[in-house]
Amino acid sequence: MSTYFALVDCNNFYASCERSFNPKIWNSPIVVLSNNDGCVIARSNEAKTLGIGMGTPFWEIKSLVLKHKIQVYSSNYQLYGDMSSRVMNILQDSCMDIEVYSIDEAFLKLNPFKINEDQLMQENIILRTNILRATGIPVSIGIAPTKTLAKLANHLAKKSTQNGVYILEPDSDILKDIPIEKVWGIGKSFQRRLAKTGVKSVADLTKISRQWMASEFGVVGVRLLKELQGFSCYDLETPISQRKNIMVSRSFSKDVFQLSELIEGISTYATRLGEKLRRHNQSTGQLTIFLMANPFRNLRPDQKKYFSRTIELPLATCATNELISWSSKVIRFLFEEGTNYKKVGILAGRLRPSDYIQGNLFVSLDKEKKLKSLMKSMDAINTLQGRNKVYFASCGEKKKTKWARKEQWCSPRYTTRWKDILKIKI
DNA sequence: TCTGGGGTCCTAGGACCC
DNA sequence: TCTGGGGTCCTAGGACCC
Repeated sequence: MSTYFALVDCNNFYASCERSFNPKIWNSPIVVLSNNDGCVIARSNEAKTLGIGMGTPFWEIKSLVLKHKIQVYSSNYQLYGDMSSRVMNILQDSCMDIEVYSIDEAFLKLNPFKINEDQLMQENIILRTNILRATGIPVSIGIAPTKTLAKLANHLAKKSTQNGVYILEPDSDILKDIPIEKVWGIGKSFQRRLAKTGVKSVADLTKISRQWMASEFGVVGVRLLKELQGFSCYDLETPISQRKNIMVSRSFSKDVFQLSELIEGISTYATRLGEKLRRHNQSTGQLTIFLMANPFRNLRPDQKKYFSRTIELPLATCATNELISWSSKVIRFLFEEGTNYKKVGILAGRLRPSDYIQGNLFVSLDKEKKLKSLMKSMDAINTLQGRNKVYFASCGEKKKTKWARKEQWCSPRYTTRWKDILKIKI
């Protein structure tokens, strides 16, 4: 056998995490909501059967919730993050070459010399059983010669197997039955353009010429085609490759018209950004601030929906007060009277380790040292006493309620907070 | 009334350089 | 009046992902 990739994907991950600690809802339909309890971002199979789509606004399904006694949860990222690392640890024990691709999936690179197909199947069925027993999370495993095919194999494992494992070969007949939009890398726009030329199934797509793909879809298209034909273009990505950007952004629960409110918002997110940067021991040399108008309002045709500005910082920083001061300056610049703003965000680029900061002739480093110790104290207090115990005044007085996210139906932090630990009555 | 957040990669086009 | 060719670097915006 040549090299094979396996994609291990947790089924309905957030819903499965909720279920894992709560036997009462093992057979109930479950939905998990996005930030601010805005829309559905995870569904159990029972909820999918009821026709609830990914991303459906919550208010659209309120009557369904009552009718079918759907269990509703706000997202509990502490719980999901911890459950994720438990699953990933088990995978790491079983395979040296692993790429944790997202909170609920990982690619494994399988040893090419070891085994035949039957053994491969058996080993992975066992892996799946182990994960289920140790965490309560059901997973599906797709195996194929390339990452893109492994993704497809995973889709097949979920859809059409009992044991949750599927091995897919590039010449398989089943590719005729898979629509192109199931392919990793083909979104709405690519799908529409391909459909126009009569390409509907994955098998259709694999027959297209590389030249045509190159002219229509560029290098991205060609790589996608090769991967589907069984020629690997994407290897595992190691964790050494650092993140390039860190972002904090939120939608408002109501439209915002006032500059002062936007400044409170951006100050709050700049505070979060500072905390994130310091947690990763990184500083940023470049900030992008963006504002978005409410896309669900009727905008004039000439009205812009997206406003952004990128600035270079004279000295890389992770200090909250500097992030606030730069970002409010930019917000003042971007603000236009009479626009319904719905979302604001701040993106930190040019990340670098905090202990390596390039000096600048015109900026004093002493100030930076003082700031560092101030931030250290603030973080210490807020970790010990709870978030927002101390904060900058520009975030606004009522910040605790106003900019904090809505989470009406959050389950306990079963695994990360002592007082939430599961109690069992005997 | 209520519509998520956080990422990556690629390309086109402009500014600038020799 | 004529006005090159080859680069790099940057940003905005579009596409995709979970």
